Amino acid sequence: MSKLTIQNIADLAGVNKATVSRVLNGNTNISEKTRLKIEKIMKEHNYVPNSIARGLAFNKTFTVGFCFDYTDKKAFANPFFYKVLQGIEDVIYDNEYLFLMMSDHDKKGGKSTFERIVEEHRVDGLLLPDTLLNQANYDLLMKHEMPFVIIGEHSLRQEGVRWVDVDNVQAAAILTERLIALGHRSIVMYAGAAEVRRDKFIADRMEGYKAVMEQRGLEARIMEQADSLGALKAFEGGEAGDGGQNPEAVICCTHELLFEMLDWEHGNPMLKEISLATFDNYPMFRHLKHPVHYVEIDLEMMGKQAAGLLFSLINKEADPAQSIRIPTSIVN
Amino acid sequence: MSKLTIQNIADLAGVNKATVSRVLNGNTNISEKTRLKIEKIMKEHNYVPNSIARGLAFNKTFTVGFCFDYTDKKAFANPFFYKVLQGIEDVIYDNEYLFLMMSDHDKKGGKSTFERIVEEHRVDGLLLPDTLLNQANYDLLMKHEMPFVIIGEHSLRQEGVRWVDVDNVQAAAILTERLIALGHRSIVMYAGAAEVRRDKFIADRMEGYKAVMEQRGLEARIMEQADSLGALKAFEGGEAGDGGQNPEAVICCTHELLFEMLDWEHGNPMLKEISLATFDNYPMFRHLKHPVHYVEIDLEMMGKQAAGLLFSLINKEADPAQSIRIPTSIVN
DNA sequence: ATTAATTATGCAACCGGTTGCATTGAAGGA
DNA sequence: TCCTTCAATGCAACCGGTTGCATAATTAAT
Repeated sequence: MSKLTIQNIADLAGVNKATVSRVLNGNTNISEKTRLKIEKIMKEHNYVPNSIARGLAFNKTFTVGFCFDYTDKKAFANPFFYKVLQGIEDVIYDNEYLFLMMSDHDKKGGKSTFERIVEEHRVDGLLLPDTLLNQANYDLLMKHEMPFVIIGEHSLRQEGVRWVDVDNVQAAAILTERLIALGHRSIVMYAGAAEVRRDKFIADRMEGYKAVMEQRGLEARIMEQADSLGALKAFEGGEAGDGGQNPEAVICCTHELLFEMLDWEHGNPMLKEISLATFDNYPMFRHLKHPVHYVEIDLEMMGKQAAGLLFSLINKEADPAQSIRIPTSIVN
Repeated sequence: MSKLTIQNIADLAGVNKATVSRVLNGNTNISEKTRLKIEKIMKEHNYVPNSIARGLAFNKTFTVGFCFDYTDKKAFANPFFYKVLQGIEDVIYDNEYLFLMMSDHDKKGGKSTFERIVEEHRVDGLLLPDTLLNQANYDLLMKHEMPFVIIGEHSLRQEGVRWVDVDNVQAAAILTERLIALGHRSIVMYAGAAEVRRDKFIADRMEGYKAVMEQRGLEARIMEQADSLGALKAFEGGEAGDGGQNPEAVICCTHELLFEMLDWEHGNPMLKEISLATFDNYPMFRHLKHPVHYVEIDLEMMGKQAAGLLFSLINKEADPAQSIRIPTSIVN
């Protein structure tokens, strides 16, 4: 009973299945009478065309994918990430597409999920975090002419690489301005270990911070110790601040670094005198022992923009946007 | 170049495409020689069969879906939820399936996402939160013979309804035992507003709490005010505790309720003397102004069990498990 | 060496839609 | 009235696979 095909409908209406197909796709060369009859029958029998067959004929899947690193701490392990997904999902729904989500399990013997998705043409377009776009994946995407948009700025400036990201330079600048407005002059940035600082978004935050400090005639100081424990130790000794003094404020580049600070605070009550600031907005910040300043990053907007850009690529719109930068605003 | 079909491979190997298909599907009736030749050619040309065409022929999608309420605070808005998804994803990957995720946008004019997924047969099986299984959706699933598993215990005890959930009775019991072991005797449960308390998991937590209290000869007291503000007010006045006294510990049924408590704390420093406990483990708990006791809920396991159960339904295994309850353990 | 049994492969239909082209039928023009 | 034009519909091929059945090729048995 649930296996109604287009042929069944055609038989019931006494027409050829091609005619039914034309009704389904809004073809205009159909007489009013026939169309109404077919529509009535379809409705009566609650007919829904098989999406697989449709996909085969159209050579499309009407599905957009999101593939992320299985181990990517920035994606799912990030408690804010669902907001990006919400934004993506909204746009996908408006376009009457579906959302296929997967993590890129590495190939144990076979193909990786990423390879399978692209090679099997399981989606019409792909969203992926910057961490996932290496040269091999890029080549695969291009070979299969698969439209894609990167979530997070990518340093690979090759043809066809489009990304959507927060304006981290601006965010850091806003945050620094805010701390200055609060009367602070000795402001330090805690950027984490060396390998972390190679990330583009960290570099951008450092840049934004430095620019404002310089412009205001203040000394920019970035904690550059090899590992974070070392950083905290130096901080404890006063080396990170002005002339051996503790700084008045510390900007933590990630919430993990902020938590390190807070952990460390347990044994160093004097830290309570220092203003802390960071770039994410946990709803729980206001319950922290230590008040935190932060900028609001509109992740939902980021998802929306990324999905919107992807659709303009899928639909081969005349003039698709290039990469997009989302502005931020101060909240607290 | 990237549009290699089975026919191309057959031509290159000088065989019929049926033979290639048999090699693809591991059919044994193929001579060693022919198989090796075809496999070599497939590898050389990096041929990957079109999954859509395959799906049409098999009448399968090799995809499992997860559909959740768009507005469901318990799903995506829940910062723990990604762990469930991780668990699901792992099992799906092991089964060489794909994971289709969507929120159930309500029908504006057309069908809801849920209806589309089921009617178009876009997935071979569906996972969904208990909130999404109303009678209409149940009927639709049964009509289309779509296997499904509910995430979260469902009160609808109809045929074919299987769910996976945490053992909330046990979790509350463990938590209560813990507080008693800490020396507390006056322990109150904060269960939130009436409409919240109608949720099965809240009722279970109340039950587990009551059982232990009774068993230990202690008085179980549940804050039952119509709204949470009222509850806090009464609490403030001492009504919720023993004989007008403040309780020694409060078990908050959700993290939202815990946050309400913490918010309220600002104006009521005496709350600091009271132990707080709840059922979720934010990694950030340890940074809270107020220490919190909690049980560890293995959400990843929950996702794994749910997906595993779904696959045994999809594969029509002889004796699929009924609903599954995941045990919990105390952490702090 | 001949026939029977078995294995390997080809043929063609099928999954459920879409679409270019041919055909029918009705309306318009001379 | 006959011919042209165009809208409405049918026919059949196609999308890229799978599979039952028939046939060819090989092996085993007599």
